[in-house]
Amino acid sequence: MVRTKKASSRVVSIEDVARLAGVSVATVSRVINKLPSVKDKNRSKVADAVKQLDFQPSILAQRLATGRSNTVALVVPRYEGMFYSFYLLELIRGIGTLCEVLKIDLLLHLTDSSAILNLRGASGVIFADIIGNRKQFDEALKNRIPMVVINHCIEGPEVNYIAIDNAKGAEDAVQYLVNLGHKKIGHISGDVITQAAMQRLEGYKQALKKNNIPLREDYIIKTDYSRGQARQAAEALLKIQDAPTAVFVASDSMALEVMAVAKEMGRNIPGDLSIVGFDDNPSGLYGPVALTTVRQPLVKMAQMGLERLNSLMNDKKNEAAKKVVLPTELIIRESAKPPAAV
Amino acid sequence: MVRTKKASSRVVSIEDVARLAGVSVATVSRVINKLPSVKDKNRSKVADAVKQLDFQPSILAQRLATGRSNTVALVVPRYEGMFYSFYLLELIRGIGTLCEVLKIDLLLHLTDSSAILNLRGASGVIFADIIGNRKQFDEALKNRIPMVVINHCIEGPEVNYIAIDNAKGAEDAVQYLVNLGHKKIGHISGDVITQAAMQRLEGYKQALKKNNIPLREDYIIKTDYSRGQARQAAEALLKIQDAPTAVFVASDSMALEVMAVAKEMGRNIPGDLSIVGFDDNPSGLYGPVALTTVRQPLVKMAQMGLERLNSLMNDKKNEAAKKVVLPTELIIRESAKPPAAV
DNA sequence: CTGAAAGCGCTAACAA
DNA sequence: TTGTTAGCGCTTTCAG
Repeated sequence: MVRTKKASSRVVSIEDVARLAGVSVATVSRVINKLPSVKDKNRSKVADAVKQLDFQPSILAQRLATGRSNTVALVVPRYEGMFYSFYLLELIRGIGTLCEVLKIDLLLHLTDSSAILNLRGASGVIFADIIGNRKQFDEALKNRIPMVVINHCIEGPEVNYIAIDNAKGAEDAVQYLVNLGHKKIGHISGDVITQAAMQRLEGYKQALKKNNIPLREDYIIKTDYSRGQARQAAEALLKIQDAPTAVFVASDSMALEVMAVAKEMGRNIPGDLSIVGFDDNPSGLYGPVALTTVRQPLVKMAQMGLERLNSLMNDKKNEAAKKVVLPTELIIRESAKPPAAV
Repeated sequence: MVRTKKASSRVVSIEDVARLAGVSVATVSRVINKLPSVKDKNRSKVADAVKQLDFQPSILAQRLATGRSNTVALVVPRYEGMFYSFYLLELIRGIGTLCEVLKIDLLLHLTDSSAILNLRGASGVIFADIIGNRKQFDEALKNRIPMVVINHCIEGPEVNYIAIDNAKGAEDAVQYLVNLGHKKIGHISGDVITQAAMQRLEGYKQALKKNNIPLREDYIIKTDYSRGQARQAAEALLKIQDAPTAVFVASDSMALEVMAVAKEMGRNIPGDLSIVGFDDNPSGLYGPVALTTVRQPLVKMAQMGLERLNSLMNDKKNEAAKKVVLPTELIIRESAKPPAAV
């Protein structure tokens, strides 16, 4: 039997509008899609009917009919460090804000590596880093879903990414300390499962090398980006007999913790210990000693990623993949000065 | 003319699977939906075909056909304070994690008040607070979309909410300070456009009243939850001739800033100034003086909200709205002690 | 400029 | 158990 439409509890459909307006559904469709080829007379009849019935087109049906979903999925690896800070929220803020402007639906996936996500609902995917999301990444690649990776450089001719020049940023920071006269420079690194942390570490090493400063393993301490581990790292670093006179810290929130620890241990900032962070987190501004840091354009990166994805989704042109690396900027404030004369 | 299916560039559909497996589409549908009434023989034939073609059902079509979208929208007001902290990330973490478990798609909307969101794509909505989202809220209510509000208590028989007992939490905190012997207790409040901040302020006043401690307006400073304003507030408070010996601060991140300012101004914590925060932000643990604070169950609130919404979406039962207020817990650590003897 | 009708890919009656 | 087929609500030819 024909499935009778239960008149009750049914949402108004395009057909209802057509009937009330006295036109065909095709015309209604044309009006709601703003196609030019509709007589003003009809256009306004439809508009009235729409208003009267408070009609809202079914997004689902539109998507099925057009084959375009206008939805992008933001895939975020769910590892602890992700939640410590600034980074994720900035990303979400950047992408989320732009999505509203572009009328794109934003689907958020916090995945662990094992999750299988059916990406067929989305017309594009943004991977926020791809730690542990390699499988999902390969899947998207295989299915040729438009895709952009953020904050992670990846080989391959088909992969679009927008990343940040962490190595250069780190190198600049350390070079700045060297220029100030420091020779004993430590590094508190982030979680090296992230490429960003790895690259900052490399940048640090690179800068030392260029300046012929020997690398001391005991001057390098790896953390998970948490303030807890930053505290331990700072304590360890400052307890060294021949402690560093400066330290480059992989994130501002950790840098602030280091600053706190140093003060507790009786060190002056920047007199006894110079500190340079990374992020340009506004929190760094408020302390008694404003934090010198490396600004990375997180929101910009996120938004460029989305823009790139959007054009991938809309222009069928099969352009070559774009690989963008954004520059950082050293923000000089108060927490790094020349070392005390020996 | 019949639109011919372009054999090329088409994704495999249920029909392809049916053909290859030698069964009807209905049977394939039954298999992918795990209905019991399929012979093992056929089930495995279908399974093979699915594997061979790498078939993934179109979520869009499923949703259109069933009328269930299995998507919830999380609507977040886009005002600055929202991004300062802990709160939003915890919410997203809670909801996002549970969504993955429940196989629910999470749609994120960062809206400002003017945005019109077409909620017909989602089968349910969670409002994370409703500052400035009143319009969207009314819209959802009118359209009878299953809805839950988080962190904001609202009148009305149809509104489900999960909130936190901010007033009681604040009162407990202040009562604790009173019990320690403090009489001069200040309050640095959050952004009073949020109900939460408002209620904490009320709780503070209530506690003073109960203890017959006169209210001093100059002991109360309102902020936007940012560390910058917390700093100014702390400075102002400590400059008062007859400065408070204790202060209740509306968020931990602000409390940490207050602690820093106090130290800079030569005050001992908790000797000269006792501090109680709000949030139980892990950052509060790491300083030299662990922060006494009020723990609020953010993740739990988020997840209860989603669970409630989920049952609203699935059980057609028209139960009465649930209004839940979760208790807080005072976490006693090191930053509040009896005042120095006068 | 408009309308009829064939899809989009799936689900769920209903009949067999 | 299975297959047939009418929808789900919209878009988009194609013919008029």
